[in-house]
Amino acid sequence: MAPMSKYEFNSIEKKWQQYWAEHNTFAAQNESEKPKYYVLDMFPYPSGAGLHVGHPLGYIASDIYARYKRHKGFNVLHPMGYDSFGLPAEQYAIQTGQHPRKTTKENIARYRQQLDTIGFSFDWNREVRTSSPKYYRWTQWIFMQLFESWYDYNADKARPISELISIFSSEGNTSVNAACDAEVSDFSSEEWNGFSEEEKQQILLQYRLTYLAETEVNWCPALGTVLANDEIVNGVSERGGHPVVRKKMKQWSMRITAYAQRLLDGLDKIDWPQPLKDSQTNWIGRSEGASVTFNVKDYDASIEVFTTRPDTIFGVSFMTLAPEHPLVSKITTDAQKEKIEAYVEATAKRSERERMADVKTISGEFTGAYAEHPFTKEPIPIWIGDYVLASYGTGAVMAVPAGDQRDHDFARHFDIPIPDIFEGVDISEEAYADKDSTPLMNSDFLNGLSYNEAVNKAIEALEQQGAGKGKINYRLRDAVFSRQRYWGEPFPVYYKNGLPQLIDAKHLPLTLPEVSAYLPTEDGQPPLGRADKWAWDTEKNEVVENSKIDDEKVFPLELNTMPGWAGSSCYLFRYMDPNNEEQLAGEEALRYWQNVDLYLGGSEHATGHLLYSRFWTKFLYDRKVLPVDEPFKKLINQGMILGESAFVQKVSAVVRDENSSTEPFEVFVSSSLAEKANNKFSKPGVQEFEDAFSYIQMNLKRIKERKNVRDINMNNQVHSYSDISYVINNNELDIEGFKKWRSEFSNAEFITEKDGTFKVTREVEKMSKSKYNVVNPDDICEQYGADTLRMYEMFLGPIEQAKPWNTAGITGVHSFLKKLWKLYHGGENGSFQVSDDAADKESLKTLHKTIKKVEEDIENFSFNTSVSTFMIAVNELSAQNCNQREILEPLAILISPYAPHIAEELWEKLGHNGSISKVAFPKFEEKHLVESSKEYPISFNGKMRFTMELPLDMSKDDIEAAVMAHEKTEQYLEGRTPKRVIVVPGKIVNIVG
RNA sequence: GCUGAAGUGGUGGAAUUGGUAGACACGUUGGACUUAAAAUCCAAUGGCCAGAAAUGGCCGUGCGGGUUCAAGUCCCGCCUUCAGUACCA
Repeated sequence: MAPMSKYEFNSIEKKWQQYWAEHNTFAAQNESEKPKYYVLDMFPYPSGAGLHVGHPLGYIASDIYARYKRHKGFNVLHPMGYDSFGLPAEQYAIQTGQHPRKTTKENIARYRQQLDTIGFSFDWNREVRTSSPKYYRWTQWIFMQLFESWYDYNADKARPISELISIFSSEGNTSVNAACDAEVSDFSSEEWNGFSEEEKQQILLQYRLTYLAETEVNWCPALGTVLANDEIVNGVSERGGHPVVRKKMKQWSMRITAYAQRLLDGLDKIDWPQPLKDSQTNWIGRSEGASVTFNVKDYDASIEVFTTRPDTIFGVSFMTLAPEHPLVSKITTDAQKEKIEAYVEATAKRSERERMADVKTISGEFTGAYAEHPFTKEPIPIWIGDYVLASYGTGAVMAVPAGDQRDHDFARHFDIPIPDIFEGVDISEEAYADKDSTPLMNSDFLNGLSYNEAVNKAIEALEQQGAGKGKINYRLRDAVFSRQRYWGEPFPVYYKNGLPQLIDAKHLPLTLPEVSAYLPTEDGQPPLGRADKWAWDTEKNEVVENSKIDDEKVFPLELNTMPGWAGSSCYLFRYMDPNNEEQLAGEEALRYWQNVDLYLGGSEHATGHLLYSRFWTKFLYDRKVLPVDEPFKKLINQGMILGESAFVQKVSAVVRDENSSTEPFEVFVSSSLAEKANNKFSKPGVQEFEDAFSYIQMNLKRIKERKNVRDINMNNQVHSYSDISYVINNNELDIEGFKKWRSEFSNAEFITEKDGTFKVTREVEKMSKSKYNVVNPDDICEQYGADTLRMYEMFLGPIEQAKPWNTAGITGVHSFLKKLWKLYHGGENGSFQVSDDAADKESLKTLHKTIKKVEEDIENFSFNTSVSTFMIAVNELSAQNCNQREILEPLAILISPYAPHIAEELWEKLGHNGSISKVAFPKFEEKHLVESSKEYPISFNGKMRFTMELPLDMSKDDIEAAVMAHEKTEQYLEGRTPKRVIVVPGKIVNIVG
């Protein structure tokens, strides 16, 4: 019996995955005649749950693009790695006592196996793991570079700290225009040289790009760590949703604010989605205005405010300080002290979240103190109020009730005068905040001026008085860089007399010590405080036991670790030269690969990873480590794939079961009945649930089973494949199955529909283990093959769009691949058969149409439409009985980025050695498309249409003649003379009379 | 509130950027093959109307206007949804 040739995806895929691994097919060369192209995915955090079908979406898209670029003659770098430091492994370690290193390693192994199953063309020789000392050595090294640098605004770049020291010793700091802490005071070179070494270090710390400072940080008590601003969402922690409070702590920070303007400017140079650019722009939050200084009357102090409306300075009728403002306690008069203290205390108690939720209530308190207006010298009452945020600007505002709604509300609430400063505007009810040409009045030298004129003139006058100057303010804050955690990069820092010192770079990496437990210590130290061997011996240059600390040669090491974004900020450069022991990456590799040409990942990193990564890249560019100042040239956000969850509705009131004294008796209602009952809720008497009738949604489980299926096509072989079944069948709950699964509800009552069924409710939400809506790619690969999974994920819709996963449609893509296979297997019993005859015109047309469309689609990242294009092509070629090599060879190449395994197999059967991935992309030839590409916009009445084939090279006159000669023309024109004839590319002719 | 994106059949989504709206796929219906099922193949499938049929007509891309020979696409005004962000002075 002749061997049956069926599309056996499982063995084909295994075979080629093995081939690629053995032959290192996708290894990128650091030296090449070819142009380079760098395609990168955001590397995953290897979680214990493994990959679900949503994760590979972006990887598949980038893999298609990478494979396409290889066909197009590029030397493609397409690496993958793991962002393997982080919270979940640590939480798991706390619960189980297992070392995070172990779980991380296991999770990575599982991820790798899952990734391999899908057939990605990653260059695994270049794998990077952030938790590997070989890698984090360079994270530590970059930290040290930041520590050893300061930001010079005059040169607008980072410079070595040694250059700052020499400036200080020759000129002092008065000529220095640097990014530094606010409270730096002026000193001369003589003073500098007279400072002790310790004093010098203290001062330098205020200039370093990473610095240790006592700052207000976001402390999350539940997680036991501080969080950066981007790790807080709606006042609670992004991870876990725990409350966050403000707390003063000594922490490492990154002076990212020095780069605010350059981070903003750089956005113009990169090809990123507009929403993502917008959120970075908003996050940086540049606003132009002026800083104005108000002297406090009868007290030696001044209040600096930032305002975007210096033009309204004559409308100031009070000032408001944030309750946390340091001056509050100093300037408050004795008479007001009690009230002010009570108010400050009350606001401190409220969490950030409460304050944000409650924006309607106006509250505040008068301090009893007055400031002096810089021009009129009038006294201005100083208030405190929680609508002023300590963390923005200077934590103080000059209140102009006429021009700002919040000031207006505050003034009305506390009966503070509202000076009228806009001509012809009624401000009795609300403030007038428009920046337009409305002339000012009651404003002395600004009278009659419009916004634009007045702003400039006001700033000029303020500068003359020395009471203020034009200023650009940014919302962006310096990023807190310490985390009180175990599973992260240790800082290469030890402390001498409380001052941080770097260990020498040549002794890196400083590896994470072993600890007895992964929790903070009893006295509130981070977990590294539990390490017995965590001190630095400056003579031996190695880590030694804590007991040897003598504060002369042996010093304590930093106990904090770096945050999650440390490792991900520069990993892209490490891929270029991952085994370099001397440098982050060799200069030649950096010069050759430059930066990432295409980056794929989710938009959730907009203000985190993507901003920090740009910051570090710019910094390393300044310090001449990198030849580029942007990490990612083009970025595409892939949308999330959502899962479809099923719910049952449970009545929340627990009714006692009369017959059982222990078990509560629970009632479930089907969704349609629930709706009915819900509608009747207002009327009492809905059966037994009169009060407290509401529902708790419960996610339903999918049960994975293996089924043995007799397959007649496969010679009655018994196949076993995994099948996903549910406690749900077609939206109907299997009540017995459900009771079995959740035994706690075994005696629950189910109120069913009239026909005895129990309908579930459906909802689309994020895939998550706890929601039982996760679809595992392994199952799909086993049942349909990786090529089907790859094509189906692309077919689901545009790459940027969020979309629910629906396994139902997958058969369409799968049967397409079977049809493709058949195209090459038209022989007896489905044996391989292609002919060497010349292809016919129709087939050539189909082929070239497909080449053109697929190439366009890939270039536009519209992968979903090219799957359709392939389907059409294969349908057409089947109908044409096409089996010519001339067609089938290029077709295999075309499809290989999408379905690489089947393409390799066909390529081999076509008699080629070596991987299809090395072959050039087929060239499109227009001559094969018999269609006019010319368009003659003559006219069209919308109804007269007929179709005729027109050769490509026809002249305008010929086309017109042909159209006029067509039998239908006369009929359409009904005796009228045509004004114009339109020939659309294709074959539609429109005529108008 | 502000910023951004988007509204097309029963469903996911196409539409060469102003030129046959609904490609392709799912689903549904009917048919072929089969003892049967699976698999496979074929046909129909936006709505309404006329016709035995081939076919023909009208309506149709969230709503209301406008530009144009021609609008899903461009302009003006609304409505809705999603995403991000928010006492930012």
